[in-house]
Parts: sequence; structure tokens; C-alpha cells
Amino acid sequence: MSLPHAILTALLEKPSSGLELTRRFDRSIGYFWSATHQQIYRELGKLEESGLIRALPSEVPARGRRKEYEVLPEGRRELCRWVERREDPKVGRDPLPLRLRAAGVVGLRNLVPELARHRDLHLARLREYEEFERRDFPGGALTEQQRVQLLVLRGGIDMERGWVSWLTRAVDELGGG
Amino acid sequence: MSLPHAILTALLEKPSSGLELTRRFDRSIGYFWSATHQQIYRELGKLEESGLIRALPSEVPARGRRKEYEVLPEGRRELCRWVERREDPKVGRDPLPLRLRAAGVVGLRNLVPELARHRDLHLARLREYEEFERRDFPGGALTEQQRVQLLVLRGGIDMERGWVSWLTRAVDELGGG
DNA sequence: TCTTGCATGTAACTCGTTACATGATTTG
DNA sequence: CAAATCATGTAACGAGTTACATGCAAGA
Repeated sequence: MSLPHAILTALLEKPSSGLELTRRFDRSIGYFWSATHQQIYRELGKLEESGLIRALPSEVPARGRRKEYEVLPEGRRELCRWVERREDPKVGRDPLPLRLRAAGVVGLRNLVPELARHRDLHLARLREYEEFERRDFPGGALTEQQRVQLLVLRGGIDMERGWVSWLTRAVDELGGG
Repeated sequence: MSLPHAILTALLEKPSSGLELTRRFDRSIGYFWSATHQQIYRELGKLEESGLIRALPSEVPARGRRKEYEVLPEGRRELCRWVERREDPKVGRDPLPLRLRAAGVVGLRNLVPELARHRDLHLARLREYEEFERRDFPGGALTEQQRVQLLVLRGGIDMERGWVSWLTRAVDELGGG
């Protein structure tokens, strides 16, 4: 039950249309939660029906016409409940370690270059995050919201560092052997 | 499409019944991929129907009687194809960073103790993994399969270290004010 | 016989993915 | 007006979650 809450958060940060949300899920929000436009439109429909958000009034509502949403008080309350909820960590869902374990059984085949490719992708993402950190949080006084956003970004940084560290060693050890 | 391949890998490592697989998905395999018994039985049915695995012959096949499966040659070939496939990394799917970002909008409420709780859970898991490393890989000559298994374990270790590092700093910075 | 644990399943629902369909607006 | 782009959606399916149903076997 995370996508509706991700959408509520995004809409509280800034009221948006479905396509704008989709773009934001490809950028900032997308760094730690992904969603396609199909998921987003489906979820917007549900959230509107259950009275957590509403479409802003517009001239001629019709298919293909831009439709902007904002969060209603009940939506904000639901988001608060979600933040306060106690919820256990989920296990990872990247299939790469699984593929490595499979390679332990059927042989490494051509997996090492794939490990190296993933290492490069994670490294690129790490550099990108570090760049955001420099550019968007250049020191000095921060509001609480900014401090929290910086922490979220650093979460991404620590995770990517974990991947890079692991994959570097993996390529190193398997590549030479 | 990862669960069927996780099951094929597990069955190649050791032919098992559905319940045994479930237990293994709560232990070693479960450290990087989770599955409930319902998922597993459903998937075993599909894999058997498509000729990738078969049930070992038993005396009286009946509901409630143990049923053991093994991988057929076609199943092994499918697993090889999967290992060789090129597949991009998936973004994380733990909702905690999302909840922190939501807290940036609706206020921290009671989230810091929850962050501390997650830090402790990840730390406990990290200790567990490090214990496995000491106990199951005590140095000396390793087969290729063992080297790969050790790498997978170290992947888990690096990820957990990432979580612990992040959550420690988060609690530290937010807890004090 | 009753309970407990082992073991295999069904059903219903939600969430995520892929492919496709359709209308509105802008710009060459 | 043609093409590109903006924008909203449908349909079908696969994967994950939760609740429940059923049967077998061993020991108190």
C-alpha cells in the first residue's frame, strides 16, 4: 500500500496532473519509488473515488484534456496515519543476487560482464545523487522539510554505495578467476 | 519473472517438497528473495505443467501427502537462459524512505522511533550475516559454487551496512531536534 | 479420540508490467 | 493539414498478499 501514499505526498508537495506525476516519478520520487503512468492514472481514479483527492475544476473536462488533482483533508489524515504506522522492512527485490546464486549452480556463463554493467549503472546513479547533494543542499540553514529531503537523498547514496562496493568486489574476484 | 527461477535454483541445489522450499525461502534464499507457501505451490504447479520440473514418483499421491520435485533438463536450460539474460537493476521497494519523505510534508510525528527500530532490525540481520560468514566460510580452499555463495552473502552484508549507516545518521540528526 | 503439526492446496484481491487506444494542442 | 507531442485512459496478464480449506500422521 505505498503507491497511493507516494501520490498523496507528491500532490501535497505540489498539485499536479497525471502526466506531471509520471514525470516526477521518473525524477526525484523515482529515485526510491517507481511507477508507470498506467499505475498512476489507475490510482488517481481510486483516490478520487474514495474522497482522498479531488480534481480541480476546469473548463471542459474531457478525455485528452489535462486534469489537475489536489489532496483533500481526509487524504492528508490518511497520509499521517501511514507515517505513524509500524511496518517491517521488506527484503530486497533486485534479481541480480538471485542470478548470481543460480550461476553458482549452472556455472558463471557470461554473468561477470553483466555484474560489471550493473556496477557501472549504480556508480553513475551514485555520482548523480552526490551531484544533487552538492547542488541542492549547499550548506547553511535548512528547513525541517529540507533536512528530511537531504536525509532521503543520503539514503539513496548509502544504498548505491552498498551496490557499488559489492559489485566491485564481485567483478574483481570472479573476473580474475 | 524471478520466482520460478529462484525455485529452479533451489531445486537444483536439492530436490525438495513445497514445504521444504517454503522453509528454505524463510532461511538462506529468503535473505534476498521472499516467497510465501501459496506463491510457491502455485509456481510449482506452473513449472510442472510446462515441463520444467517433475514430481518424483511416490507410493500414494494424494492431497496432504508430501510431494517432492526435481528439475528436468528443460528447466536447467531455462535457468541458464535467465542467467545469461541482460536485465536492468530495479529501484528499491522498501517504503521507509517514502515514509520519511511524507514526513517532510506532514511533519515527523512519531517516525524517529520507527527509524530506530528499523536500524536495530537491520543491525541484527547484519550481525547474523557476519556470523554466517565466519561459520560457513572459515577460509581455505573454496569450490566455485562456494565462492559464489560467499559473494551473495557479502552482497547482503553490504546492503545491510548501507541501511545501518543511513538509519544511524538519520536517527542521530532527527532525534536531537 | 483429540489435538498438534506436517503438508498441500483454493479463492479473492491488490499491485506491477506491457501493449495498445484515443483525444487535444501545438508547430511547421 | 500533417506530424509531433501532450495527455488520459483500457485491457490483459503476471506477481505478491491475505484468508481460508482440506487431508494425513503421530502421540497424549
